[in-house]
Amino acid sequence: MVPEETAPGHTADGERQARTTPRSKRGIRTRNALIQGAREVFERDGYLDARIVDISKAAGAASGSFYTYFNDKEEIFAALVEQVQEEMLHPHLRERTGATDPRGVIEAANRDYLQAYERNARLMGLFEQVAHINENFARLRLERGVAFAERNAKMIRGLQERGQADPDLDPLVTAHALSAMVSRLAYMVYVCDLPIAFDQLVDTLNTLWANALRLKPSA
Amino acid sequence: MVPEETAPGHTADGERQARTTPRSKRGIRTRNALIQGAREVFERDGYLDARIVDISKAAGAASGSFYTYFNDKEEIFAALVEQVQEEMLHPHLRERTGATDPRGVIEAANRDYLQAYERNARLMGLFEQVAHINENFARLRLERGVAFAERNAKMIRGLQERGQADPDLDPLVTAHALSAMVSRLAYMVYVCDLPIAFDQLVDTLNTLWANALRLKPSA
Amino acid sequence: MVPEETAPGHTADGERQARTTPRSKRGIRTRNALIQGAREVFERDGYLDARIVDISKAAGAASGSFYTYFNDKEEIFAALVEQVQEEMLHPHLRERTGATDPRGVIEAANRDYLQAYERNARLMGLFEQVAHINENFARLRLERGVAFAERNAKMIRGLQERGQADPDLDPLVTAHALSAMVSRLAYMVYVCDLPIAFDQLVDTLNTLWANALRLKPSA
Amino acid sequence: MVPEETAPGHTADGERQARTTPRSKRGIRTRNALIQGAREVFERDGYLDARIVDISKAAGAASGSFYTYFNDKEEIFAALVEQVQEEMLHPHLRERTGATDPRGVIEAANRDYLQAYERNARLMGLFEQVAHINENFARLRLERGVAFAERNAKMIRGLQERGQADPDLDPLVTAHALSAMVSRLAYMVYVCDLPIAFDQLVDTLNTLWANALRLKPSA
DNA sequence: AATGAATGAGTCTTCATTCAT
DNA sequence: GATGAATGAAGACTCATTCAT
Repeated sequence: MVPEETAPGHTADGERQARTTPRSKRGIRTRNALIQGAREVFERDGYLDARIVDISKAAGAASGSFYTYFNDKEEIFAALVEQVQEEMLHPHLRERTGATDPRGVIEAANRDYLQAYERNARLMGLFEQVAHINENFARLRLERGVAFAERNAKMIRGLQERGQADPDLDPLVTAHALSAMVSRLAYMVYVCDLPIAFDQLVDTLNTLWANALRLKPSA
Repeated sequence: MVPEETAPGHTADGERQARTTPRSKRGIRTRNALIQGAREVFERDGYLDARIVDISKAAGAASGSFYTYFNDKEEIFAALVEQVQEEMLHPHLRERTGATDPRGVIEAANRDYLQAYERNARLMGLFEQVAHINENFARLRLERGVAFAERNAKMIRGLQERGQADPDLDPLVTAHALSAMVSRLAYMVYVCDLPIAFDQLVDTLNTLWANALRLKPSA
Repeated sequence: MVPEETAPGHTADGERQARTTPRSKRGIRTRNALIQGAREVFERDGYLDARIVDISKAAGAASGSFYTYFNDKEEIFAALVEQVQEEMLHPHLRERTGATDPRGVIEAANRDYLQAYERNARLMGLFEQVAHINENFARLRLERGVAFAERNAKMIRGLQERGQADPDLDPLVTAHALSAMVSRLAYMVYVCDLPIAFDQLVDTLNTLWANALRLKPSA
Repeated sequence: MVPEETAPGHTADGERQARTTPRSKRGIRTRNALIQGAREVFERDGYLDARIVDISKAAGAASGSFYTYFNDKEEIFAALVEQVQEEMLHPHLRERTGATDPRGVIEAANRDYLQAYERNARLMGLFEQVAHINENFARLRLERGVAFAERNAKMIRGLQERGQADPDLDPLVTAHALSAMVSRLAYMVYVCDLPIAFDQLVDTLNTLWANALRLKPSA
């Protein structure tokens, strides 16, 4: 119901020689420390200005140690993305709202998305930035967006078939459009500091979704 | 009716010593050649990989000549933006569609915007990229987006007052949201090559706008 | 009686092709303007940071015009030195004090020197600086110092022969030493801002000269 | 008893980020090699023409290694100064001459100073040059000169109180003047090659000091 | 003579990556 | 595995000097 066109997360394609996957406890500790360090430095300095030395320093490691686990900045960024992905996926518990009517599901999804976005604003901004800098992450983000939109398109098509949504709309384009609307506004508000209050944001977006699809009012 | 949250274009505040404004014909020619060269190189290599030497070379000038007119990459980029701005503004002819009803105006605006976006896709992608790399251009883009949204918000408020649009919507948030939707989709389609046909794109977006605002059908 | 080991003043030895000596009035005007400009810029920015463009600009001339009259910075500096030399030489009138006894002559000379130094402090500092940067001016300054010391040595020798000065002193070394003392202190006070009042400075230096030579008290 | 207005040596105030202080033996070796290299290159080419690459090369290091320890030429020069300072301070042995009468102390001090100056002539010339090029070192040198003069002024005042020196002299100005005389002459002889023999130089300067202060003859 | 734009050699400086300890 | 020093390729930028107009 909500875009996730932001975060890429698997290692890119034509890797060079893979770096060590740590076997020892110590190795695992160092690798994790590096990823945490990367997160701090990336959030503080942005992707471009993040220097390997700084990441290592933030991790309490020597700059040389970086290369024990990663080939370059891109690779540790991918690892960070992967980690964040897991963090954000585990609490799938959001499904608690037993909402069954479309409107309720959409509203809950939007709310959850915006909350998560606000909580991780710096990180989301970072992902956005990197997608504009690095081909691989751009591609990845697009793929995610497409997968996500296809899921939503299916839902929209279902609503249309049941006469619950405007039949004139192209489901896939609509799915892309509405996702884009939400994610983009989230970006403007939580990354660029466009001053819009949370509730106003959620309410307006919910109404816009409902209107746009011409959803029937909740029972 | 349509977002323009893309192109920044004035020189920032605390600049260093301004470079020469050409006094001779030759100077003007060179400066323009540099801007054209910058455009080529930026579009080809992206902002980050564009080297001053390459821009100069593309302009048929020595690398030192660059500094006769610009202090750095950021500054020539600003000049490029400014130039493009003017180019895109002159054809004010869009006003031709004597459309008077809101629906018609919106549809024309969206179509024009998407056409212009497609025509200048590389440039729009470039502007988008730079806004994610450079603070100044990010700020500028936001300001433009806000100004644009405020104009649209006024229009929406007007419609609401005349009972022609959903009174539950916050006009400003709505304006931001719908603009974001259009511009973001344009980006995905024309910069990221998301495969959506032009007409399908326009039609869907138009319907979404109309639905979202709950516009009364055209007379 | 006083050191002048500061200001060099004729064009250096192995010149390149000599630049035009202006024939037209206009040419003379431009050349002078350039020298004045050089003076301003040199005094403001120091020798090293003085750029040809700035000198030309300060002269109200185009940077290319510089090369009509001078080959480089060194050459215009030499011209400036020459000019200043003339300025400082013309008012030879200082000889007014009909002082005839050695003590009186020395005291007047010291006073005159320090006054002139104070008046032209920036320039003196500049000359000093350049002598440490440019071989030619270093040599020139040394030659001047030697010539000056030789004159003074002759005077000292005269005093010794007449039993009016300590016969144990080597006249030439003494001349150098006492000149160095005065010029160096002038430099420290008027260029480096060592806080010593003029009268105190003159009086002490005069006494030191007199003592050092063991001059007989004035009649 | 003798000026030391030459060598500056501490890092200035608002420095940029300090560079690494070597932790490993190898690091210490490299840093020292760089300082030695700097010394060679500075003495050979002068401060202005010394290029970072040359210094690094002279140290047997890559040009990038320079920046591991120093931010720029000024900073390595400061380090060099500091090092020389220490070298020149250790032989505190000068105190050996059990000279107790003022005349003897002064004579020994002058002799020591001139000897040290001769031994380190190139370096002294270098320091002199840099003080005329770089504000920080100029200031530093002045401060040293003042401190030194104040010590000497105290001595002179003591002599005056005991009736052993001319009471008409201002002690501080006198201290500055006599120091200036010695250091300046040393410069002229050992840096500018003014041909004066060592003994003649020492003897004359000693006599001049004694005369200038009107010291009573040694017992 | 004057103009001011064009040129490009010469340095500085950064930082990803390697490697000896 | 960890360390941190060494490396050097890459690019930015300056400014003296030339030259077409």
